[in-house]
Amino acid sequence: MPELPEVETVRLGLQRLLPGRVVTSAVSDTDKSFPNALSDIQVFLVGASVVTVARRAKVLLIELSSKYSLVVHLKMTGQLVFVGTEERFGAGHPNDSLVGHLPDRSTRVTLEFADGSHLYFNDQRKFGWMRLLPTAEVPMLDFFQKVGPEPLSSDFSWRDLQARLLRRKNTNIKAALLDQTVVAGIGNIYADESLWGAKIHPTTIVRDITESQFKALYEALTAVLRLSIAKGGSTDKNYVNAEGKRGSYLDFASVFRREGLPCPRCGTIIIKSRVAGRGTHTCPHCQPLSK
DNA sequence: CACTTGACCTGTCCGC
DNA sequence: TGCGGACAGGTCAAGT
Repeated sequence: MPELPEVETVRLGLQRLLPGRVVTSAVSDTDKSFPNALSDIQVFLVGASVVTVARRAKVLLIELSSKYSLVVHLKMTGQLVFVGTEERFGAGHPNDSLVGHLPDRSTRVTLEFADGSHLYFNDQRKFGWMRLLPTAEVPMLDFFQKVGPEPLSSDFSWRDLQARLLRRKNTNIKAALLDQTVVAGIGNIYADESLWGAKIHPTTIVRDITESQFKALYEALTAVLRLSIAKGGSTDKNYVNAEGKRGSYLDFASVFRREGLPCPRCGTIIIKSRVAGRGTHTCPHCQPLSK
C-alpha cells in the first residue's frame, strides 16, 4: 500500500524530524523485521546520529554518521512513526491520527534517541523489513540494480516511459506499470488512477498502446503522483506518515476503491475486476476494452 | 527468456 | 455468535 507518494511523505516527515538525533538503543521483536546481528546493531547503529533521510523507489534510506544506513521497505502495512518527548506520556497523536499509544502489538522495532524520543517501525503483516547496511553497499543491492527510473525525476520523459514499458510489450499495461524494473514506485492505487486518467483499459497489451496514449499516460501518472504527495499520500487501512497521521489522496481518487460510484468524468458506474492478480478499478465508458 | 501465479503474513469482513 | 474462507497487494521465488 505504501507506494511512491506514501513513502515520499514519510521521508519528508522523517527528514524534518530525525537529522542530528543520536540513537541510544534499538530493540527488535523478530529477526524477520530486522535481521541484522545484534553485534552489528550495537556497533553501527547505537551511538550513531542520523545524517539525512532519502528515498529510492518505495525504499527509505536513513543515512547514519557511522557510514551505515537503515534501509527500510514498508511493503503493505509498514509504518515508521516518530514520537517526540512532548507526546511521550500524552494521549498520543491528535486529530487525524491512526495510531494509538506506541509501542503497540504491531511494533516490530523500536529506536530510542538521546533526548528520549522514539522511532517505531510498526508492521501488522510482517512483510516489511529494516536492514542495517554500509551506505556504500546500498546501490549494490539486487533491488537497486534492477529498479527502474524515478517517474518524477526531471529527466524522465514520456518517451522514456514508452521505451521502458515496451520492455514488457507482450503483457498487459497494468502488470507493466506494477513492474518495478520498468518504472519505480508505482503500485495498485496509482496504476489504476493513471490508467483512468489516460483512458486506457488495464488489460490493454502494451504493444497495442498508441503514441498519444503513452503521452497521456505519462501526464496522468506524473499528475496523480504529484497530487498524492501534496495530499500526504493515500490512507486506505494502515498507512500513516511519520507523525502517525493519515493521507487524504483517496478523497480525490477517481476510481480506486470507488466501485459502484459514478465516474467523475462521465458518470458511468465504476466497476471492479481482477487484472494482473490485483483488484482493479475502471470506468467502462472512459476505458473501453480494445480489440 | 517472457510472463504468470503463489507464498509470505495478519486483520477484517462476509456468508452460513 | 462463531467459524471458515476470501480478500487486501509489494516483492520475490517458483512454475508454465
